[in-house]
Amino acid sequence: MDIASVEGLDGLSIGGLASELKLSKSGVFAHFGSKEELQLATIRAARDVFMARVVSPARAAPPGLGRVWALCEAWLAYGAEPVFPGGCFFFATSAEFDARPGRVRDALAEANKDWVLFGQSTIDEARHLGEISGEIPSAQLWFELYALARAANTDALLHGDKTVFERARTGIRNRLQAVATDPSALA
Amino acid sequence: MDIASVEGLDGLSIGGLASELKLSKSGVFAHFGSKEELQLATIRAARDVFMARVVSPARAAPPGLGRVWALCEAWLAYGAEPVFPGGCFFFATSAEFDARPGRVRDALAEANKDWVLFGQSTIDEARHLGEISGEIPSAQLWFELYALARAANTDALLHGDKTVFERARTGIRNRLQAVATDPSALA
DNA sequence: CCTACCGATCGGTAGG
DNA sequence: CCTACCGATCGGTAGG
Repeated sequence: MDIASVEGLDGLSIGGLASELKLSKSGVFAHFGSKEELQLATIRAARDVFMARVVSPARAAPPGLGRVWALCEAWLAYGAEPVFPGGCFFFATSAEFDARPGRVRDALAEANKDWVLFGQSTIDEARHLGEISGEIPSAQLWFELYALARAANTDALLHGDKTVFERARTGIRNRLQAVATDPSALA
Repeated sequence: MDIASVEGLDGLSIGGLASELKLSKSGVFAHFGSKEELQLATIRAARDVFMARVVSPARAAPPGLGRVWALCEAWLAYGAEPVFPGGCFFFATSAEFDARPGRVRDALAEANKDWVLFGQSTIDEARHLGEISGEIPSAQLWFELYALARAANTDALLHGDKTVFERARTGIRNRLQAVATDPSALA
């Protein structure tokens, strides 16, 4: 996961992995069966990390606007920490494979879909609890919030400037306050 | 540029390029001198395309909120068309190199910086013309607008769904109307 | 611009 | 899990 976040899932070579693990190349190869299976296994492992670092902390917060906010905060912390040396694993690898059809892209697309649906569901909860007013669709609002978080990830890496995470946080807070029935809840 | 937008600047190989151009590998090599120089030349060429497709059309619009809007529209059209088969050239290659120090990353960071400063300058113009109210810094507002456009680029490619560009357009329009002194100007 | 070549590395296989 | 090997491809060079 660390290698792939920096060098990409194609840059993750079986031989390179073997020498880092002090195993033979064919020994590592036998564990996966093909490079594509290694890539898919890496994606599965990264989903587990993402669940533990981002989704689970947000689920610990009570449903409502606070959980939406907790989810965004957890994502920003995950991007800024950084959990992976190349920033968000899914950002790096999705940009690599988004125009290359195959099982790797399909796995990344499915992971992204699950994430987006979870984000939307936290917004739906907040709406049903009466904490969000206005007619903006949950899909639209989540797209906007997640867009700000992702933008901070690249900008921070490309310019070596972590302050952009604060910029994303500001944008997300402003956006949520604009739709909140009680804006002071996010102050 | 087309190859790099899909396979990345590392996936752009001298031998592959030679066979596509029906030249010898060393013939292509001699034109650039190194793979890194090929990558840098590709970035320079992509900057020219980006200028012609995105920046120049926006400059044709009169300064003010209309130019900010025209710039966002031009970017969305550039991403959706698509000008490159792998979506925005700079999105794909910046995600590839953002965690890999060197001249390639430096060139991409500089291109991004120029782009961000130009975007901010269109917002400054609109503010000085009295078309933007409120105290939001230009850097913050441009970060938010550009974040929405970039998010649409990946989502469209990853899920083969171009409707996300409309989602980005909606988000950008809403954001600009929220700060416009005359919101009807963007209706 | 070319042919011919270099050492290194790639994913993958044979056989144990 | 290993050694030893395969053909293909990589960036780059020698020499013209």
